[in-house]
Amino acid sequence: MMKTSTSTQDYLKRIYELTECGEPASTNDLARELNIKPASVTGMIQKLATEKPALVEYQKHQGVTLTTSGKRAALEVIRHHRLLEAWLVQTLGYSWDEVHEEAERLEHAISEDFERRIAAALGHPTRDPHGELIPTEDLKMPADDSTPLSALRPNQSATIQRVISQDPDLLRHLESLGLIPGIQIEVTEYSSFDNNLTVKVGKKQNVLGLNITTKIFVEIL
Amino acid sequence: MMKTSTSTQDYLKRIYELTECGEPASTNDLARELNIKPASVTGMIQKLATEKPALVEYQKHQGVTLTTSGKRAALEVIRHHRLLEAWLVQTLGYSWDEVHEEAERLEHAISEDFERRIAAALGHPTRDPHGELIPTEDLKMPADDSTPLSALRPNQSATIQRVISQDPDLLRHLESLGLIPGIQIEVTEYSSFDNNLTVKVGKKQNVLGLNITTKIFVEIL
DNA sequence: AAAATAATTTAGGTAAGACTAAATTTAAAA
DNA sequence: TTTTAAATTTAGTCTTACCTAAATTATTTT
Repeated sequence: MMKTSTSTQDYLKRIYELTECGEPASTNDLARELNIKPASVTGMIQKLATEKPALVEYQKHQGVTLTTSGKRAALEVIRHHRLLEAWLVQTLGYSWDEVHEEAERLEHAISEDFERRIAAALGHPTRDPHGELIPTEDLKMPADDSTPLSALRPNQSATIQRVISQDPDLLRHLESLGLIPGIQIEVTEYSSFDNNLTVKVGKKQNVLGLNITTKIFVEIL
Repeated sequence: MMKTSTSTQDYLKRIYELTECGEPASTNDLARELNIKPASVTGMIQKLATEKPALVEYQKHQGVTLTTSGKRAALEVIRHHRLLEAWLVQTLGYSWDEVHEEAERLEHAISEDFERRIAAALGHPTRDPHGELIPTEDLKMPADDSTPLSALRPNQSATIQRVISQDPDLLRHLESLGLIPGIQIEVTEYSSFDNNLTVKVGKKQNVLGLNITTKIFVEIL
């Protein structure tokens, strides 16, 4: 174990997210996610790669991946973040479009004791308000078997599991359409030209573009 | 208004506490409170004194005091700290000897929105778990009319209002003696040799030294 | 009042972590 | 395959906030 700075934690978290697809994270992508210049990212990942227990694996021009230590540290931060989001929503009445920013700062400030207390107070939840899986106390990320809504076709029904967006405007929009985790939907139409899907939520039908359907993950029924 | 760094906030908070007695805060005292070398403190207060709106008033070798802006920033941090302590105790079951450390980190990370939410959730409390007054939302410190227990003499009764200590060991000790805010006590004996006071709490009598009696503030009945 | 001691400040240095500009490497297009 | 464009890295700065050692100013003792 080692003490990681706020910056380091942010880097590790973003690298985790960017490498979830299996590919190493590129300097540019990381820079964009962190709102930092690419040159600064290069410097930082070089440093992270040479820490006592290396936190990342890095080869020039080949992108960066997490080591076992790095992944553990990333999952710790992600667990903090998602537990905090759940806690803010449940105990302070935050809405799902408001929590991200607050959790983003608090995740670096809370103790392990605090983490345990809110986890217990919430009954050890497995998902945050967006439906994202919360890493377990021993820092394993539970398996996820969800499918992007964009992969569904007419006559398929599904339950919304998670929405991967931190954009408050999009989240409010989705909420206004009833597209929130736990809700059951049915795809009624598909357009191969623009990849729009028509989705029935309750009694209403909504036509959703790829920009939305790739961000909603569902469990097919 | 201006954005203050975590360090700046810590300096302002300590300066506030050290100048409550009316005297400017000395470099050395500040260094001790902040666990920082005196030379570093000199540098930092020089910087705080030359910020766009100056946060402190400073004359070489004369100690430092807060400006109006500095005091406002300090009260903001203190309000965060004390609200957080109350929040942690009331909603997460922290004990009064555990909250300080956690609040010390969180106070720099929470938003004004978070502050308002916990204040509302707690019913706008006026004191933290140690009985310390919480600055109001418009950043005024309420007047305090309490007296140090050390000033009482036999046959005086009083109600404990606040305990000024963050030392977990002392706090646990006081709690074990029943010496917590709200409790009524009576002084039964006084020794002019060592300034010990014998204090009746419930049915038990305890002999308390100056080290303790100067840290407990009471309202005389 | 001089000498000793304590407090404070100056000067110079370090580590994090960000930035710009310029150089280089890789990938894409002609 | 050469050229162009995009991504990445290097080199050199900057800021914040800390440190040590040395110099200075205050305070206390004698």
